[in-house]
Amino acid sequence: MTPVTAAERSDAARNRERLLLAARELIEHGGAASLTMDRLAEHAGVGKGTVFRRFGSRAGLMLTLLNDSEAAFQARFLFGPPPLGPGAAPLERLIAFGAERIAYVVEYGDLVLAAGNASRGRFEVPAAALWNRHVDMLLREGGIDSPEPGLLAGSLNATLDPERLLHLIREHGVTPERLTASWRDLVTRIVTDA
Amino acid sequence: MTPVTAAERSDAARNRERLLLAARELIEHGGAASLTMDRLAEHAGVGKGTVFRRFGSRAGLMLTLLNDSEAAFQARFLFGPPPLGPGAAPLERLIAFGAERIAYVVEYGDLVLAAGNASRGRFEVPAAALWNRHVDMLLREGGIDSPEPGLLAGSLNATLDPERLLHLIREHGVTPERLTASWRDLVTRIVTDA
DNA sequence: AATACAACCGGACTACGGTCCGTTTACTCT
DNA sequence: AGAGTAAACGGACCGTAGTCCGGTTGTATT
Repeated sequence: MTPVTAAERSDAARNRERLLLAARELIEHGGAASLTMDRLAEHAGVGKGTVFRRFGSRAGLMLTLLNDSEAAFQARFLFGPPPLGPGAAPLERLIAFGAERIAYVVEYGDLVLAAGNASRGRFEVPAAALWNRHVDMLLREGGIDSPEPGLLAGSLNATLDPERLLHLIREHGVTPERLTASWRDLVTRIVTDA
Repeated sequence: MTPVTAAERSDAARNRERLLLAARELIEHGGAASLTMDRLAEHAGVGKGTVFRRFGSRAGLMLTLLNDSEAAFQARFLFGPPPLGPGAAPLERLIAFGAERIAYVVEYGDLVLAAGNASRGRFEVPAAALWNRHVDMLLREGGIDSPEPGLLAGSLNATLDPERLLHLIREHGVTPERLTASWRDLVTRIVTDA
């Protein structure tokens, strides 16, 4: 039976697996920064053109690598147990959301950074739009009286920018705990206002 | 009379002037994106090495180009007339600060963007530290009761990230006025809380 | 004026991300 | 099985930021 969308050719599938495997190996070995597209191609035993056709760009590759954990994160705040998932009060969910994002950034640091350096900005990423809608929804549920909750949600998310968070942690010795506390402080002020 | 710090050699001074002039010309002609270090060197009639010794990096060059307007901005919020400068209520000054930053980003868009892509992040910039201290001070003056006003100030400044603002304006058609209103909304909620 | 030296100069060189296009290969249809 | 075709392949090629080092030049000293 022929699929509606053309099936992936077998050599393409094989090369994709090879590339992902090689990428994880290289990153495990020398960190995300050491992964260059040339090295990846060579290590995977494919041509460079193949790498770019598969992933579009270096950032696209990183995004693919993060896909699983990102999907898991999304599932947790969309469908998971409270306080992150539905069931808890909006403010509680907001606090948990930030705390989880911070933990996520800490865990996948370099990868997230490399994924952020996309050619066309780090705001086009579908995930970013989802986070915005989520925070937006929580704000509305929290009953805030803002002219533009969408923009406010975007501002709050900007606060969690990975590059900024990692900079504070790595260069200024700020602990993730303090960042989480600061996030709690921020969103609490906003939601408990009106 | 010999200066305390070694004086700049005359050829160095002459080349710096040439480079800044050439850079402004190139930008005027084709926008900041069209300014490559090779073209700049050629257009200024100097070697490429000279460009990098002078400015360190492309971002450093952009920073130098922005230096005057940045200094003017700083002077305005440090010493200028209210509501941006001293004399107005902290909340008023905070609102004005964001509004001016947004206007600044709109005016110097491409340049600010290019300056932000510094090798070691866009947070090391001395100006950023100054903005943080300024917002921090205004928050304290506003009498907020936060465990870490410094981190809160950093979060607020993250909200004004040029890349984000320009993305909203250029790709999503958000007007600077709406951004300003959103900033006012945000800081008002934070300051009028406690 | 000659000398010495530190600073500066220039452009060849490297590493990297990304593109292009002629060639090869897996699937499909008869 | 054999032919036809669209897709995938690979690596030469390009533009760019940034580095390096042998040669040059301005400046202070005597």
